[in-house]
Amino acid sequence: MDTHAGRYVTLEQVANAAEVSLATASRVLNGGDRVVRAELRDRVLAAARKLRYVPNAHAQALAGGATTTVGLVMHDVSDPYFSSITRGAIEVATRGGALVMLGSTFRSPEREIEYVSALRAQRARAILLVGSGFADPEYQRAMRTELENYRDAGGRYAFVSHHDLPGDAVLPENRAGGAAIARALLELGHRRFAVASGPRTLTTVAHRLGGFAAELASAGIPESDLLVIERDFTEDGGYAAARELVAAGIPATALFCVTDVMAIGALMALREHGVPVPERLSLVGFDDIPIVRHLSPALSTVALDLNRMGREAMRLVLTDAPPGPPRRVRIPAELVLRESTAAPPG
Amino acid sequence: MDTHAGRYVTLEQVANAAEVSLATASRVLNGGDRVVRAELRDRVLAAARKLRYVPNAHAQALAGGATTTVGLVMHDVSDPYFSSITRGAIEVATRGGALVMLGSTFRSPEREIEYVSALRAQRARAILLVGSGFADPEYQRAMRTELENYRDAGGRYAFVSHHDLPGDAVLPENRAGGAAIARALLELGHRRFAVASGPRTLTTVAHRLGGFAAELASAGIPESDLLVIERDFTEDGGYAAARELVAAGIPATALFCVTDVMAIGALMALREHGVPVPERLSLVGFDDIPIVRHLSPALSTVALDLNRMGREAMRLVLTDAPPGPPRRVRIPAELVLRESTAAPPG
DNA sequence: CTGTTAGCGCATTCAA
DNA sequence: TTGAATGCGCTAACAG
Repeated sequence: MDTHAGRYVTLEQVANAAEVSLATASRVLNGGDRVVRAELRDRVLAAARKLRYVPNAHAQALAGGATTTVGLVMHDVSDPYFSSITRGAIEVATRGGALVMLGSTFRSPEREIEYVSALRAQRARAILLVGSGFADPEYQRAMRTELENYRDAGGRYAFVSHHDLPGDAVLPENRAGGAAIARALLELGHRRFAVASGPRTLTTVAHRLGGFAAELASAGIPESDLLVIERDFTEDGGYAAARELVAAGIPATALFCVTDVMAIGALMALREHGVPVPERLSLVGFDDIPIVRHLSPALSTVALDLNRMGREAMRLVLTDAPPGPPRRVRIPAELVLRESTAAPPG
Repeated sequence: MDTHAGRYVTLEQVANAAEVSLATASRVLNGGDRVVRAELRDRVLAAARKLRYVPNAHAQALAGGATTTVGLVMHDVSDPYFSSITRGAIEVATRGGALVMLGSTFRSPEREIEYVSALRAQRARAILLVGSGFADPEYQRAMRTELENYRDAGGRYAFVSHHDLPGDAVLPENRAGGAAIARALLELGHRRFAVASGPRTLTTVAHRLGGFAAELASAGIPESDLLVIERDFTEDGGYAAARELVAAGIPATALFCVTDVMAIGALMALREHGVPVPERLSLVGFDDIPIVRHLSPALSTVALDLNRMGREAMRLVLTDAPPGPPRRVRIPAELVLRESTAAPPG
């Protein structure tokens, strides 16, 4: 497939029609505030409009002009967590005159690296890596060199969530959020806990779970007493985890799901098995994606300003980096107690 | 901001390192299955790897090579309706080796046209316009010429949902879906209906509402008896519509919301005002976005295979167009009765 | 203020 | 099979 480039109207054609030089046409059409006499300017503008001229972004990029694309790489656009972040990112990108290229990796490390490479080929002005990275050392190494190359060539990038890689980042307070949940549950009187977890190799999972367990430990409940059920980081994973919990006779009075999406799956399984929430089992999620307030019972969770995360990340990357260590923008995690939590039965 | 192009490794550098000509390096690296002796081929490959060569997509495009970006323009990525479609589209784009550029217009006609123009500047291989167009004649005219220019230059485009513009399209059976809802409600015994509608200038709204009203009419209920409350095409819009319905004393036993997202807002308002669903008022949505089955009461709605819509649209546009009239892919609308509908009170 | 010119990195003729 | 040369459309010196 070709670019069918020849059939587009070129600057040169516009210049000819306006009877000015190529350079002049360039100045008025794509040159920002370059100085051109009003008369010529009008002629060029008229010709461009008449011919429906659209600049060739590739030629502009190649000739050393601006590149206006920024890349966004994430696990799954259709996950509300990511789509909310994406929305924020697009908002500020648009305001900054940038176009967003979106990659959905469906949690494949290879695909993530491929996307970064493709974005590099596009000479994207910046890349946002959204969602936690993978613990796999092979991935770490590959991604690190990919990003180093990109940065060495002048590209800017930032992370949303932890990546164990150097670079600016927007970091939700996962650990504190996990701890806050533990504290709230303890205060309600809970003593036996279960966790529906994603793969612990994901840093996000590790941090949320870590904060939760640490807080319990400091209240005298050892990590060994904690029933951690590890499943996919998805709604189905939450469903499976809850089923397993039920199968085990529900040896807990509270279930912490490391994401709202998992909590939704868990809630479905619990409902199917007739387990009353919160009467028999308190349920807590994490993220506060838009819909969970509409569930019933409305889900208790830890709120993250997802939109803001996207905005901040895009800002980080569209803005000049000050010298010094990588910048980090902390996103506060705020506990929101709704209907799915209560005192333990009995 | 510049492309920092000079700092990228170029094909020429690879060729020099491999001690072959530029042309040969091009052939092995980006030339598909061009014939090159194994020895030279290996030398080039080794040099490229060593130098971490990444082709410059802009240069490739400019030189007449392939353009691998496809554009996706929609109202709002964070709306589950669109993000589900997006996911499907990205899936097949990725399989086809294409990169997706995403534009979120937030329902601004101007922005939609700007995006198409930007995509044209990018020489995007194809453009998908997702979500219904605007009735505004000024917009229609502008978009039509924008698309004509794009197509004349060899670009391909398709619509998801109606646009009143010529071109291939993936069309959900909105009218039939609306009619199916009316039929089901009539069968349950309902006779007094309200609709929470988005702007009727949106063709999607017009069709869903039209199918609904026509079916009622053929059952002897004139359109003038139908209470249509027109608000934003959003959750807030649904909320506002339901509040108004409550303020009016709920002169109906069934409420049809033209989208699930609006139904979610409506449900929230009804809950706040203590209106039992479905006992006092039956509620029906449209789309079957993933979450509505988790609401309580679980929402009755019309299911559309959103993912498939995205996939089909991308396929339409990545595939060679057969001669003849525009292609249309019909997406069946299937009524799903869940808990939010019941016989009218009394 | 305006026009001329030289590349940007690559695919592709055309010769060899 | 390989190499040398041309041009894609545009921007950025540079000269006028």
